[in-house]
Amino acid sequence: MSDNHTPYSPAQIEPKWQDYWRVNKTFKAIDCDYSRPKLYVLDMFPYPSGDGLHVGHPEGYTASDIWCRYKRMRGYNVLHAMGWDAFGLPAEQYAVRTGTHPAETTAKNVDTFRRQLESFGFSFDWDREINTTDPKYYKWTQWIFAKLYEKGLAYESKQPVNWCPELGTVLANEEVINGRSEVGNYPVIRKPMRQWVLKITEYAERLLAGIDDLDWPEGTKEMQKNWIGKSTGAELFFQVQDSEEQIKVYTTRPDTLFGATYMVLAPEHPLVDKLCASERKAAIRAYQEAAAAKSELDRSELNKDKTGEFIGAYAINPVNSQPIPIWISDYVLISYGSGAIMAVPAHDSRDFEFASKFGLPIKCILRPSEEDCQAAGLELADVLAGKACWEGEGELFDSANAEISINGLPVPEAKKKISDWLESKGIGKASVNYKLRDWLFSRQRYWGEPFPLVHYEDGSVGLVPEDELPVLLPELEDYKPTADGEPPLARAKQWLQYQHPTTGKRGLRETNTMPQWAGSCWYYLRYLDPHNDERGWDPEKEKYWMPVDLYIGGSEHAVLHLLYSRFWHMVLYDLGHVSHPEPWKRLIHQGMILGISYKDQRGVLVANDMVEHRDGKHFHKESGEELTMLPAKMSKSLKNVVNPDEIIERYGADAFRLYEMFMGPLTEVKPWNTDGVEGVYRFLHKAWRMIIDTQSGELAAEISDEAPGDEAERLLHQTIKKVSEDIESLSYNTAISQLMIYVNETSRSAKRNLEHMKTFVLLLSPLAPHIAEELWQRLGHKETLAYEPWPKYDESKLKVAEVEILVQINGKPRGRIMLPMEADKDEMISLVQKDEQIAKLLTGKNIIKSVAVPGRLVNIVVK
RNA sequence: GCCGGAGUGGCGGAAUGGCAGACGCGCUAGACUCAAAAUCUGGUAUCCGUAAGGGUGUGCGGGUUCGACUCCCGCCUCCGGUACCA
Repeated sequence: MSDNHTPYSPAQIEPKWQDYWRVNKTFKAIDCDYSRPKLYVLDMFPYPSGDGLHVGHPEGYTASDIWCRYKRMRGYNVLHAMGWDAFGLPAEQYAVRTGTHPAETTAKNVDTFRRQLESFGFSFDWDREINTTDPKYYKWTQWIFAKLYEKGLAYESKQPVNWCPELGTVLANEEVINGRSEVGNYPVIRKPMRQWVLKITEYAERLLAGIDDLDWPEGTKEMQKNWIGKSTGAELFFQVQDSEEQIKVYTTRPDTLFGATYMVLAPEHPLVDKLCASERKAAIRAYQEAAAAKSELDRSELNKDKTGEFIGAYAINPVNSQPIPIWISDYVLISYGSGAIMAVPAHDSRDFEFASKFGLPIKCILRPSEEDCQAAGLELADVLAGKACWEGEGELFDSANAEISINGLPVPEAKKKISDWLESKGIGKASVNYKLRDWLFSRQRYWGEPFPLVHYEDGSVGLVPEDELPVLLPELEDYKPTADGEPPLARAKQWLQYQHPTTGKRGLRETNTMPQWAGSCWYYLRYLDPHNDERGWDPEKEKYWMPVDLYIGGSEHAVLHLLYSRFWHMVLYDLGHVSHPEPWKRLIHQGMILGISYKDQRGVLVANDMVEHRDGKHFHKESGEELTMLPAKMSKSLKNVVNPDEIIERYGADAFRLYEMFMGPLTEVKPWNTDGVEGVYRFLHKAWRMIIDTQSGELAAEISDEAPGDEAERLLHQTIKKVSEDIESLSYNTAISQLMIYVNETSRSAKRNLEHMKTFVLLLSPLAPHIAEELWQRLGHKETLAYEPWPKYDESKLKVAEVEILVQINGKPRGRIMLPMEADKDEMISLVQKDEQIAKLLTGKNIIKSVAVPGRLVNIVVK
């Protein structure tokens, strides 16, 4: 037989089974099959970069694949598909440099990714493959945008935005890190530009409330909560002295109102010009201009040293009618709250810093307890004298006027009482604020979804009619922004011109494009019905498959993608297009896979090609200095990137999958070590030899129908139990370890039961599907094992008559004796005390207490 | 600073109140071989001891418990996120 490769040969059997699965559409998900429970397992789809897959991608994909294969054998109708998040900057930058159309680059990269993913044997339903850059896909991205627009959730705004000159585009706040672009690490400046913005803040409360019910990692839920950043407090009004104007402030500490000694407005606050005294105008103008010109980078660098200017006006503190000076400073942000604060330097560290620098009064009105003070390393006297800032709990004092007193109250009660009073006086009320800002949704790029919008000559803006979707990207010669800073689409002179089909109104198309997040916001819905040209997805299919039962992907998307997508989904839910308010029931993050790296004595990382290995030690090739090994993020510069293609070529996909799962718990960070692949590779060889005689290619001579012994039965049923439980809890590392134990034990035995071998192959199959299919076939089956029922274990087969019990005296192990399995606690204790060895150790001692744990141990406490 | 996660042999890790180090890598001794590879068998935390055996040991310091890697309190270190949000 030509394909009867006698030794284990992944290079032969893996392509064979990948072909089989493809040709037979083994993993086709059946829509609306109500005879079986459904299971929707989703992976975060990749951006198909020119570098191809790295070892991090297949980690999550392997984990979800094992889960899918296991669940199919458990009778589930599984939806598992793959696609491409293919709009993005690299293809566009490549286009700017070379003139190659991004679609061309993208298609090439997608082919590489598809080939690589297929080589892992993932059980995707490839008929559902999607691509966000396909007009048939982005037609519906545009459609969803239209729904948001119609619902009043999209608006234009001319605001200072994060402009990155190097990238030629604006970035969302989330894409700017310490004043530099997340992509490429280029400087970012603030520049006023016309933008499209989505009103995600309108959904802040519901997005926050929804988090509690999600089965997500606690840390991720916490991050989303912090990002939304809800705070409760009060807004109140300060009358400006000798003026009609009032200043609205937001505070979470209305209880400290009696300690407010000055006010600060953001430099951009609209009242600054109006209130500014004429002799202060020049200084204020200069400060405003400096603040406006500051890049994000400068602002964050200047964090430590506060700056500001007095505007020459005073406000009246409503509780004590004291005039307090009004300042401006960029430590107050125009975009949060009302852009103005009351400053309580005695009880807010930022205000304290500012007041100390500018010599403003610091008035303590809150007495902490001695203990709290000590715990914080402060002197109570300093706090009371305004020489130290106290932000914690305590008891209010000097906080009363003719109408109200909160003296003697602890902070929570004081907050409540003063808020009620402010409200009754009509000068304030309880209020809620969020850190979450509206979502800057446009980019000045070519390679993104065009907006289905037109700016008409009469100044109005409108959607194009739905039957004109998709609005296709025009062909361009040059992908750079225009000289006057317009996006690349402004170069498409013909495309730009628009005339409305019914009204005949003329206008110009929107030239911004959508950010990369747009396509990934709803891709899980398109998998449900990927070829539907009439609608984005069929409602019955949506009802059948949604919500996603398990979503696996990296924690780097904990806030952005996962929050934006929840927002869209909630809007679609409100509009009746989806049946659940939340898209993903359960979420898991795979841990990052690190590379091996080396550092010198100063801790500087050394690129791997500069390292020489001698006698198990590592030395710098040039300096000869001894280096220490450590795990570090894989990067081109450190030359420690592992290419999965090479691993598969050497060891096969099954070994690769097994190794990544065997490294440790799925969610932990783990260092890659190619030597470790040897171990699982040997295991696969050994499993092969357990079943196949490598001389003849027939089944191993040890295999027969003869009834298995009790030991063999127990081992098999233990293995079924352990592997089932571990796969169920995604603890693949320990499931593999149990399969290794099974093979080690069974290979030693001269008798192997045929049914046992079949069961073993089924247990192995989700983890290492190619070798399992091959062995299954050689064990006499014609069909794939993908839908074979998952093996069941028999509790009675696990029982043993006698079990070794540990005997402890005062908690120290002192002996082991065999006892009947079913002995109860009292029997165990008496049997143990009768044991000769133990009795000897107990002579002359007083037994105070004995503890027995059936099947485990007996502990005797003596004096 | 704040929030989250993690610290166990030479290395990856296992054990979530009951024999710490399963399983794997590496190392090591032996078998097979002319030899090597592959394979198989044994050993491999540490200290004392020839051995039998005993002591110590899960980042550090306390505590709860018959019993703690596991639970509680207080620290330290590393990793990830976030940062003037009033």
